[in-house]
Amino acid sequence: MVLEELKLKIITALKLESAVFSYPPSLDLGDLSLACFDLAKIRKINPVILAQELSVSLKNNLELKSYFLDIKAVGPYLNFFISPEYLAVEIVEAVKKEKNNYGINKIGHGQRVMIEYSNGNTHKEYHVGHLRNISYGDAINNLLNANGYCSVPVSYINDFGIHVAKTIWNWRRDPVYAERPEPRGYLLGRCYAKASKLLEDNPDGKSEVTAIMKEIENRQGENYKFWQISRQWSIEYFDSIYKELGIKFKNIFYESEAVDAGLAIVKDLISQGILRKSEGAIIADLEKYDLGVLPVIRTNGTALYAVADLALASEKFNKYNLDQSIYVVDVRQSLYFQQLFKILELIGYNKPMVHLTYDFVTLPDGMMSSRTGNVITYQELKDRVAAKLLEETKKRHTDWKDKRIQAVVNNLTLATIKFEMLKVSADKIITFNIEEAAKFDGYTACYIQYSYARLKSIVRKGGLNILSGKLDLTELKDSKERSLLLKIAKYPEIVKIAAMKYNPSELTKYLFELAQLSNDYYHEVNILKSEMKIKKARLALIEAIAQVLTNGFSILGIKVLEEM
RNA sequence: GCGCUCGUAGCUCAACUGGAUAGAGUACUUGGCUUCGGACCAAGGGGUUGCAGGUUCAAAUCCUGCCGGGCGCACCA
Repeated sequence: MVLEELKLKIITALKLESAVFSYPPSLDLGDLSLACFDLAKIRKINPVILAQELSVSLKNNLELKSYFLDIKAVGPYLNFFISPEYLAVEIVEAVKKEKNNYGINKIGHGQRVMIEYSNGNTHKEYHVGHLRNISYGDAINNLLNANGYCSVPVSYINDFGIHVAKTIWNWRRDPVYAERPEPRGYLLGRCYAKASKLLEDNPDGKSEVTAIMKEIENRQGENYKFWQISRQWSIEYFDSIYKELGIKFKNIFYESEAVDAGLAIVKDLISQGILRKSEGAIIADLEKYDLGVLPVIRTNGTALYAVADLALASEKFNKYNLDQSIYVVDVRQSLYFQQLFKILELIGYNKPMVHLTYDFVTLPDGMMSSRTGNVITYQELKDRVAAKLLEETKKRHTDWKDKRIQAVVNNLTLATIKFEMLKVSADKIITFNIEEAAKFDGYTACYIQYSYARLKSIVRKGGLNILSGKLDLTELKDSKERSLLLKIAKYPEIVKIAAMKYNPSELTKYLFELAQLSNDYYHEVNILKSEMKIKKARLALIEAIAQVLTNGFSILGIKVLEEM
């Protein structure tokens, strides 16, 4: 919050209520900048002249003198050069003191926010689309916590749709699945993909599937029993994925447990006139809100997706005392969520509800869908990325034992996948090119991990005991050190912006830039061979960089590696 | 047809939501290991921000109209 304090001091000196600061395009121009356009408009003078006048008056301000080396007007901009000594001491000390808490703030005031993500379906594959969802959702969850919100991460699993009946139909007619060695939850996904293909142009199969679905909905018979067993396989499989990814949900909701309550709500809403019968089905007519029509109950009397969602929403609000509810779901369901939120609003839920959208993940050769069989599962993606990394890691460490190599590869694989999913803003389609992603050059998780590992290597060699005793941070005078200090100072702001914009890519970009600066510094300036006084200060700076990388990665759900 | 969304360097993406010379990565060309880990660093070329108008001190960003891609619009989720 060092920069925040400095900005406040400027605002006070100028006798303003608030002001929007920016950063000059080059450090030669200054460290911090105030554009004078708005202020000039209010005072009805030329912004260039205003900047000039303000620079003169601020330069004479005694209070500011100890914080700023210089204050210059450059055209309509008022540019501030922060005192290097002040910056070095304040920043490094702050990181050292706050450690894992450096960068967090309290703007959320402990508001309770529920965030729903991952949302796999039992009896279906967990694919790269889910991976984007869970990486994004978890990063937002961490960002909310870092900004002082009390977030409640949950997942909602659909275990009761027609897809379930399709999978069961195929599983029971083809013995091959029960014989395979892979986890059963994974096999159910393969079985579903096959079933979809087999059911195309297959009216007999379709009617068998309908019969199975009826049994499950009525909760009796052999297919229902098998549903209970196989559902558990999927749930266990999802749990293993969450564990692997290091993600913990406070609760997991299931459609099968929400349907009955949903039907009761539907009944109620019909009597309130919010829902009505039309063409044999039950619908919400939202034409007057420009939201079209949402079917809720089919002509044959069975429930559609919205029924469970209504029950789920009321359970969320009633049981968890929420201030806000966030759904992380594919952009293709935007209209649906507008409709759902409108119905909930009509019922009387007036707390903010947000549909956080993201676009889908495709392959270079076309659309992803389980129907066309062009789907890449989580497992497949992970294996292919890991294979590339294993090759590379083995090459570099011929003396390492398999177990050690495997541990590094596991970390880098998950880091790479999450980072790739987060570095592109959510409204862009990700074309997942495994060859490209597996190269690990440039803007990647591996680059940052590598930078971190090298910094830590220096610290290990530099001698931990050096850091005890007197430390004079004003020795950090190099221009690259200045850039690094300023970058570290900006971290808390990035954490805030990324959360406000629901955009973790702000953070991935920042961490990459910090790693770049640190690599540049590493090549230009020798730390261990410098004079003792300076060495101490530099080691302290390096520790601070490593700490920020650790904190940022942790928000992205990635663990740093001490060696790789 | 209506609605939403995207279009920026060969390719993949940024640009603090209207501000300073539109920036990174990758690919390509060139240079750097007796130096703290070369999965690294440095330098170079590469742009009419899809097109045409408009708004103003200032537009990749806002408004209008086109063009092109994607998605969604009653019983899938």
